[in-house]
Amino acid sequence: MLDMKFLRNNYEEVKEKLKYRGEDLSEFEMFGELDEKRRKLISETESLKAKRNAATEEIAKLKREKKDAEPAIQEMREVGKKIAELDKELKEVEEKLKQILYSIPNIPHESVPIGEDEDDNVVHRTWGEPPEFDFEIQPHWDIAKNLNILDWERAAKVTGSRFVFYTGLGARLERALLNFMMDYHADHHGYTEMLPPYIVNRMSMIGTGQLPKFEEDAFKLEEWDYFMIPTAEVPVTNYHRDEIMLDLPKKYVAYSACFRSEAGSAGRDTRGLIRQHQFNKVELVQFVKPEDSYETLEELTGHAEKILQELELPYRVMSMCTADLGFTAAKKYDLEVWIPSQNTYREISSCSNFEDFQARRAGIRFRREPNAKPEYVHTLNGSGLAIGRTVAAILENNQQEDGSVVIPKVLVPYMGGVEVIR
RNA sequence: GGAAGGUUGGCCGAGUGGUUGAAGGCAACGGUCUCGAAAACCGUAAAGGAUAUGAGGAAUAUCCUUCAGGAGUUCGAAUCUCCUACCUUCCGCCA
Repeated sequence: MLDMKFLRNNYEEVKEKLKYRGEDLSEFEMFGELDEKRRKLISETESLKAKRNAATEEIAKLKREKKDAEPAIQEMREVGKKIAELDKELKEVEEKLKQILYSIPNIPHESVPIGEDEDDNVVHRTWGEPPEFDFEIQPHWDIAKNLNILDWERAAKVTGSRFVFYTGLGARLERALLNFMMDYHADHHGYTEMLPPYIVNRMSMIGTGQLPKFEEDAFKLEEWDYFMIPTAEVPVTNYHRDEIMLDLPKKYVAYSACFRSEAGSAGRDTRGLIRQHQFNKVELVQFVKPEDSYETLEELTGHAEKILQELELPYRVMSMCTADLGFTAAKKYDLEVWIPSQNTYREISSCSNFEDFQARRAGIRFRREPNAKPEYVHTLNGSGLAIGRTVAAILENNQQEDGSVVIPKVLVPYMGGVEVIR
C-alpha cells in the first residue's frame, strides 16, 4: 500500500513508474476524484461534529443548573441526522479508496532493471560450474523412482495431483535439509527461530499483500475466513502487525509447509518437485530501519546463497526486472539453481525488499527514540531455501552413473551418516 | 457444543450516560540536586485524520476520531443494548 498523501502529491510520477510493471491501472484513475470527495466530506462532517460537541456541553450545563434544555436538544436532533448521513457517505468513499490503495502494486526501486517480461531479468552473478556428466543423465523424478524415495502415485490416490509422499531416505533427506537450513541461519546468521501457524486470517493475507488481489491463488478454508499460508512470510511478517517496534533490526527464520493453488499454471512442471500444491520452505524475514533496507537485501540474499554454497550447488543470482517483480516488492533477487535435466537454472529462492509497502498495510512501525514519532519499518524476506526444489537439485546434480545420489558433505551428519542414497 | 467472566494509552490499572483523551502507578524523556550517578522533587509526554499558516517539507494552531471490532439507543456512550473476534475459568467431547 502506498501513502495516500504521497500518491496525491506525486500522482503522475507514480503512474509513470507503475507503467513498467505492466499492471492494470484502471482503478487507479479514480483515485484523485475520490480523494477529493473524501476530504470534502470530512470537513463537512467534522464542522458539524464540532458544533454538536459544543452544544452537548451546553446542554449538560443547562441540566446541571436545572434549566430547560429542550430547544437545544431539538436542534441537535437534526444535526445528528445530518452527521449520520454524511458519515455513511464518507465510509463508502473511504472503502472504495482503500480498495484502490490495496490494489496498487509497489513502486520499483530505481536500481531495478526496466523490462517487459522475464527475459529482461538481469544475471547479477553466478556461482559454481554446472557439472559435466559422461553418462545419460536422468530427471530427478526418475532418479527418485528408481531409489524408491518419492511416491506420486499414492499421493495422487490419497490427495490428488501435485502432491507427493517422501519415503525412507527421501523423507530423511528433506528433513535433513530443513534442519540444516534452520540451524545454519539460526547459528551463523543471527536469526531467531520461529515455528508459525500454517493457517492465517484475512487481515494477515492483506497485510503481506496476497489479498485482496490474488485470492484465487490461495487455499481457503470452506467454513472459515482462514487461508492456508502460501509462505511463512505471511504469519511471520504479521507477527508484528499493528505494533510499534522498539528494537530493530529483527531477524526471524521460520520453517513451514507452504500451500499454493497454482491457478493459471496448469500444464507447467507437471512432473517432479518443482511445482507442488504443498511444499516445505525455510523463510528468512527481517524488519529493519528504512535507511538500512537495501544493504539488508544484499545481506539476506547472501544468507540464502550461503546455503547453496554449503550444499555445493551451482546457481546464479538474477535481478528481477520491473515486469517480474511481483505485486509487493520494490526490488527482488531470485536465486536460481542449476537443474541438469532441464539444462537451465530454476528459481529456488526469492529475496525481496518491500520497503514500507507491507508495513503500511500491516501497521508495523518503530520509534527511533523513546518519544519520537512512529515510522513505518521496512520488511524483507527471502527463501532460505525452498526445500523440495533443493532436493530436486541435489538428486540431479549429484546423480551417479549407477543411479545413486551422493549426499552433500554438510548433510551427512543430518542423514545419520548416510553418504550415498542407492 | 454448554456456562460464566474479561478485552482501556509503551506496560499495569481506575473508571457504569455529560469539563474522562481518559485517575493512579511503572517505564520513558527534560530539568533541579550531584564531581558524576542513584534517590528525591518539578515538569513533558498516545495514535490517526482534516483544515489553516508555512515550500503541499520541518513546525505551530484549531478541529475531528479513537477505550477489541461492528451495529444500535441517545441531544450526548469507555460507560446502556445487540452481533462478531479473541483471552480466562468450569462442564461436555476428543487426542
